[in-house]
Amino acid sequence: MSTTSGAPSGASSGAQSGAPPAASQRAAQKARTRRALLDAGLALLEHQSLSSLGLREIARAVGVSPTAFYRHFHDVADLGVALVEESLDGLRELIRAGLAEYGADADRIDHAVDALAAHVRAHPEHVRFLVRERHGGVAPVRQAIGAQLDGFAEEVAGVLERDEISRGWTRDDLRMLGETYVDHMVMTASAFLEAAQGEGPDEEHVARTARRQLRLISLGRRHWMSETG
Amino acid sequence: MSTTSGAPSGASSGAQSGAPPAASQRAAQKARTRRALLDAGLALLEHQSLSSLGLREIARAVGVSPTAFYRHFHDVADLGVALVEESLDGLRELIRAGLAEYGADADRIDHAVDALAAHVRAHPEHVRFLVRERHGGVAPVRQAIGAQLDGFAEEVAGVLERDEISRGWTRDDLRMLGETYVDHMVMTASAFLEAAQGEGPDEEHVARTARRQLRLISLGRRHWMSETG
DNA sequence: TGCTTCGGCGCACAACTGTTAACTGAGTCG
DNA sequence: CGACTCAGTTAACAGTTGTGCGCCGAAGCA
Repeated sequence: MSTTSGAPSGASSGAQSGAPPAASQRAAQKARTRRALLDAGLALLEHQSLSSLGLREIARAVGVSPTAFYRHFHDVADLGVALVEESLDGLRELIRAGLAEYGADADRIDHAVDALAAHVRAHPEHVRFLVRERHGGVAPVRQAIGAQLDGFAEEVAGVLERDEISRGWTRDDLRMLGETYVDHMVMTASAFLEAAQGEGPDEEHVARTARRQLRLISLGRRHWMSETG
Repeated sequence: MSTTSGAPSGASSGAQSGAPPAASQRAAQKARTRRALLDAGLALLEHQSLSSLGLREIARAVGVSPTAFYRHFHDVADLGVALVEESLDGLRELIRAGLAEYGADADRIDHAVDALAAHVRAHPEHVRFLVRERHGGVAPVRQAIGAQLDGFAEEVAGVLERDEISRGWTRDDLRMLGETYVDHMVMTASAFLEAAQGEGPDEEHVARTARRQLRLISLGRRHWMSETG
């Protein structure tokens, strides 16, 4: 209901386990085309933004007729929000795995920055899409990304709460700190991306700057109460 | 050469003083049309991004024939970079005026955030344009904004250098701090913008968060050397 | 005065866009 | 097996786009 018109309403075998295991071989083909559309769209978004991406353009890249597009998405914007979920799944995993340690110590900072750099290197198109459309011209996509990043901030705040340093912090202050970290992550991811394609400074410089910025924030975090309480 | 084809090569009266004072009355009309194109373009960019903005669309909004557009700009992208200069002039002024005090003390932080909020309230379209196209699909515009923001960071670093707290700071570290401030300014401006149009939290909440984030950075700044030296 | 400059216009062109409609044929199910 | 579902097709529609060509007429200049 949220993404496509005719969701693959599980008819035959009880498709309950996580990923689509086999499905009806018909739905499998449908899923394949859908994937192709998503991939083609993402690829085409390297040199333009979503609001200029045409329905026919995507269909042509996949090798299907324009009308076939409607079997999967109402809009190009609809395809966009589907890409949001997909693109952020990777980052969410990265946050949950290595960002419980996105806290204070130098080693953890180093590890977090490296993990982010690796992620950007592995999925450049996804990161580019998120950064570009976060403030882009398509409202639904923009709001979807915003909401997800908001969730990230909340999640990070929750993790930070379980830290000894956070003793006495307001829930509100923790939330503020979480937003700071998330914003910094996005900015850094964008910088890594630019580095990867020759624009701006090289990757090592970006990593250096990111590390020092995180150290700066950590320092402020450690001395927060002394001036506020 | 940088922006338009036929620059108004000063023929008649010595038009040397800053702004266009009178010009040849012909060039005046040309300038008026040019302004109209820029304004119309900026207005149209509220609900889309530059890479989807059409040449005819702008001309139609102004009430001019499409071919007239070429007398002023080669491309829509060309108009875009012109908008960059214009949009950033306002911010540059704001930085030089009130951001020499974008430093440490609570009063200065309050003032800086208020000034930024006022600027966003006064020029929403400019801010929206910058935030949206900073990572947008049009390379020349993206790079122009990036370069200008880079200049801002350098400038801020220069101001911070003249601060007593910065005694012993590496030039590199100051640059890092300047980038942090500029990034934060952009993020905050974007948040103010969203607040102004109903998306996201209200303006006062954004201001509160921004102030606390700046205080956090200031704290980290004050204790920087103790862990690094 | 007459000549030149040039911002803006109308027109035409080929290419492209989103969307509708009726149709095909392989996969699915009772 | 026969009925049905439905992902994908072709054809056509009314608009739209960027761009080139030749023209006009007011402003500028000698």
